[in-house]
Amino acid sequence: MSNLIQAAREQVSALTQSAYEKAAAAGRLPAGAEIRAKVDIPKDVSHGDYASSFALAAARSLGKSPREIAEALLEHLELNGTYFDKAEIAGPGFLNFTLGRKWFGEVLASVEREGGQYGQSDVGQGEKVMVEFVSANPTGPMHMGNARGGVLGDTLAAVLERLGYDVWREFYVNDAGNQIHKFASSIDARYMQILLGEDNVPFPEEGYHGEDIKELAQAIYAAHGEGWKELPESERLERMAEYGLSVNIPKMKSDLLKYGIEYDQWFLESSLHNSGAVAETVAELTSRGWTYEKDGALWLNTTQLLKEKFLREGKTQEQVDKLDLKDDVLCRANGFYTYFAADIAYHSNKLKERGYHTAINIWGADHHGHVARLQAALDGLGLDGSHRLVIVLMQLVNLLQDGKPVRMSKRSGKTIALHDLLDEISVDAARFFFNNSKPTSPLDFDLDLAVRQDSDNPVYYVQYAHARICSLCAKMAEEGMAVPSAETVDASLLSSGEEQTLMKALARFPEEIRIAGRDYDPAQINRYLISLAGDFHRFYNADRIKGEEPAVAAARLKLADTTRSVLANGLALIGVAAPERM
RNA sequence: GCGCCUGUAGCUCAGGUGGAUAGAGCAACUGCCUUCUAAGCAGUGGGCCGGGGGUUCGAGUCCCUCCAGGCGUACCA
Repeated sequence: MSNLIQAAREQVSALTQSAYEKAAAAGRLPAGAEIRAKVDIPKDVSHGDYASSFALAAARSLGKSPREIAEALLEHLELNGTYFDKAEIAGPGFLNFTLGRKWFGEVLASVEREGGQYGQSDVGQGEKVMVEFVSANPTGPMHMGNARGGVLGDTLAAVLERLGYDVWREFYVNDAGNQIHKFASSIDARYMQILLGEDNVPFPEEGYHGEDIKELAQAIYAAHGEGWKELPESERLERMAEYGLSVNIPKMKSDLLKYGIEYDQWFLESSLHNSGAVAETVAELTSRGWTYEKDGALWLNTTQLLKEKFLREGKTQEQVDKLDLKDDVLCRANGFYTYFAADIAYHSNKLKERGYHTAINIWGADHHGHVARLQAALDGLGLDGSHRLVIVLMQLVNLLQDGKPVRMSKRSGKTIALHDLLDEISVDAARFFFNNSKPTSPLDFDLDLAVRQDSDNPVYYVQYAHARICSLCAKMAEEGMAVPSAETVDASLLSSGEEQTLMKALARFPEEIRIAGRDYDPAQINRYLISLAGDFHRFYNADRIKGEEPAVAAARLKLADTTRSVLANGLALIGVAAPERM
C-alpha cells in the first residue's frame, strides 16, 4: 500500500509548512498567511528530487521577495529523520529537496514486502464499478477496433482492481432489435439460396454479405436439410437468429479468451425486453414528465434534459441556446422500442437495480453523439448519469495494408477478423500494441508491419529487460550469491545516477497506476514499463555486479531483482507474459 | 450549421492537471561485446509545441478566436 512518491511529496509539503510557521514565530516572516504551494518533481535532476514553490506562491501575500522567503524557510527547515538529505534554494526561489538513503531503502523494502501486490492501494475503497467493453454486435466476426476495445477495457479493469475498486467486467450482447432481424433474414436468404438456387432468391438489400453468414446457412442445411423451409416466416427467422447467435456468441467468447479477456457476465439485451424493464423505464420517464407523443411515437424530451445538464455543468444560457439539440424517439409508431430506450433501461439496471456506483463504458468514437443524451436520460431518472456514467471514447483503429488504408465494413464482409490476428502475432505483442496509445489518439494498425516488425515492438524491449535480470540472478546464484533481503542492503551504496534514477522509477509504479485509473488511460502502464526497462538497461550497462566489492554487488543485485519484480508485476497487470529467457 | 476528438523532431508519440534549458522510440550517421543476455548502451544531427490574441511572477499545459484533419448529427444499432 505504499506510494513513496506521494509520501515524499506530502513530507515536503509538511516540512515547508512547519518551516514557515517556525520562521513566522521567530519573526522572520509575517504570520498567519495561508499558502497553497505545489510540490513538483523537477525534470532536471540537478534541481533536486522534489521542489517546493512555496516561496514563489507566498511572495505576494507575504510582501517579500521569493528568495527572501526561501532563505527564511531554509533556516528553519529540520531534515533530521526525514526522507531528505539536503535542501537548497535555486532559481527564482524554488526550494529543492534531495532524497536520502532512508527513502531509497524504503523503495527496496516496500517492493520486497508487497511483491506482486506492489502498486495496490485503497483509493477505490471497494466501490462497485462496472466496466462494459467490446459489446460488439453478435451478427458477425469481431474486428481490430474490438481488439483495441477489448484490451483497453480489460486493462482498465485490472488497473481499477489494483486501486481497490470492486470491478465487474461485462459484455452487452445486442441480441434484439433491427440488426438481429437483418441478421436472421440474411441467413434465411442464404439458406433458401441453397435450396432454390442462388439466382432464385433475392438477397435483402440491407443484409450482411459476409462469408460467415453463408457458413451459418450451410450448417443449418447440414443439420436440418429442407426441414425449415416450410416453417412460417416469422418462426423460421426466429430460429435462424437463435441458431446464428448460438454459434456467434460462443465464438466471440473464445476469441476474446485467446487474448486473455474473460468477462464476469454476458448481458443479453433481449432480457431487458423480456422482463419488461424497457417498458418500465420508459414509463418511469413518462411519469417524471420527460416524454410526449407525436406522430404516433413516444418521444423523450432530450432537448430539455440536455439543456438542464449543460447549465448545471456551467455552460451559459447563450452557449446552450446555440446548440443544435434534438429529441429522441423511445417507442416507434410501430410499437417497438428503440435501441436508445433499451440502452437507458440497461444503464438504469446497472446503476439502480444492480447498484453500481459507476458504470464505465468503452465506446468507439463514432458513438460519441450518444454520450450526453444517455447521461441526460439517466439524469432524468434521478440517477445522476452525468457523473455516474463514464464513457471512455476510443478513437477508431485505421486498418492499413502496406501503408494503404483498408475499408472496414460488416456489410461488405470486408473485415480482418480478430481471431486471424493471433495467427500472425503473439498475444503479448497484440496486447502490448493495443495498450500502447491513449484511447483518445487514433491508432494505425498495419498487419504487414505488425508481422514484419515483430522484434521492433517495444514489448520485447520490456520483456528483454526482465529476461536479462532473470539470467543475471541465475548467474549470480551459480556463483553463490543469492539476492539479499532489503534490510541487509545499504541503500547508500547505490549512489550512481543510474542507480538512483532506477530506484526512483521503481517508486513511481503505484503512482502510475493511480494516474492510469484517474485518467482512464491504461496505456500509462505501457509507457511506464518502457521507461523502467530503459532505466534498467542503462543501469546494467553502467554498473557491474560481478567482481565488485561484496556489499556493493549485493546492493546492485538487490536493485536488479527489485526491478525484475516490478517489471513482472506491471506486465501481469497489462496481461503480457514476463519470460525468464529470450 | 452544431457537437466530440486530434494537431509537439522526417515518422509514431510522451509531456502526471501552470514551473526552471520541451522529452522518448523509430529512421540516419558514429562508437561500445576475450568479463553478468548487443532483442542492449553511449554519442551526433534534427523544434515558431497548427496560427493569432489573452489570463500572471511563469503557458506545450488554462480562456477566446481562427486554420487543418478525423468522427458524429436516423421512428439504425
